Amino acid sequence: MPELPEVETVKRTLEPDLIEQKITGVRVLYGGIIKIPAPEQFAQELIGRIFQGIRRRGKYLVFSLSGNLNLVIHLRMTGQLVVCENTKPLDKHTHLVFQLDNGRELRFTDIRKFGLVYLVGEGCYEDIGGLYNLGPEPLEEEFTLQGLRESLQKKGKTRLKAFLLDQSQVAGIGNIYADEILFAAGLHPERRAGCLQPHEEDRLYAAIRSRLQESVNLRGTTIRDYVDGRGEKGRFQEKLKVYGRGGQRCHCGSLLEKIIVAGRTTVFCPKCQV
DNA sequence: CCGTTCCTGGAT
DNA sequence: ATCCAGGAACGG
Repeated sequence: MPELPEVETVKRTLEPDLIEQKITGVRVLYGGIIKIPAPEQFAQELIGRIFQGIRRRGKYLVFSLSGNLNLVIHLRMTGQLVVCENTKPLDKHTHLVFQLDNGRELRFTDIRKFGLVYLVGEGCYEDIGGLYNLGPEPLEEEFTLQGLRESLQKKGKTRLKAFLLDQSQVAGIGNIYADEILFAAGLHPERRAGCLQPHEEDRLYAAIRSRLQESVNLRGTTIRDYVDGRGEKGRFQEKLKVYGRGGQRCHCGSLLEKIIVAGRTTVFCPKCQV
């Protein structure tokens, strides 16, 4: 599931292959993922535009195109964005193809068709609620310990797991990193956000930054579908301590427990996380 | 605020 | 044959 480290890796791997490239054609094989504008309008708006830059905000990728247009893509669970030669056979679940003038293509592939694609004016994100209401970037300076403390207080009785998954509080954390962060911080996923001791808030802040940064360094986590912009898998899955390990032993010897919190599968160590 | 919905393939 | 995974949008 592409979360911040995976989307960041996709961004970095797409950049050298896309910047300065012109879009010569667009094929819409499944328009259901295009939210803005109407799918028929989508291709026409893009023809002739040049990729000028790629930014990541939370789990969103924002492609700057010539003429003050932004292509915004969210990969959700199984989305992939890969640049390849236009001679390569299409995958069964490829929904969008952006043809480039160098004989290559940017392809959007998504088994579950949950991905979200938008085309909006530069900086005009009001119509993309999830992007417009994003919290601070946890690996940037704007994410401060003081800011996290205030967010935790504001959310009061929300459970820590739900807090970390709330994109309007901290951007980019999904189910994998929420569990790994809480384990690294030694905090039980059902604790209430507003009830942490100051030293526990410190640990949560440090764990958010370190877990996400280490995964970025290892190019993300590949559980099943995730690959970067060149089709390569990540390596952070080898570092997972709790996600997907329910019933197995923690390094402390206790059995990792699997429960549902905020409607999501959650794995934690009852001894290490209190 | 919380539950449901979208969708497919892999696991059971 | 049935169940489950899960981010964000949407409905209640």
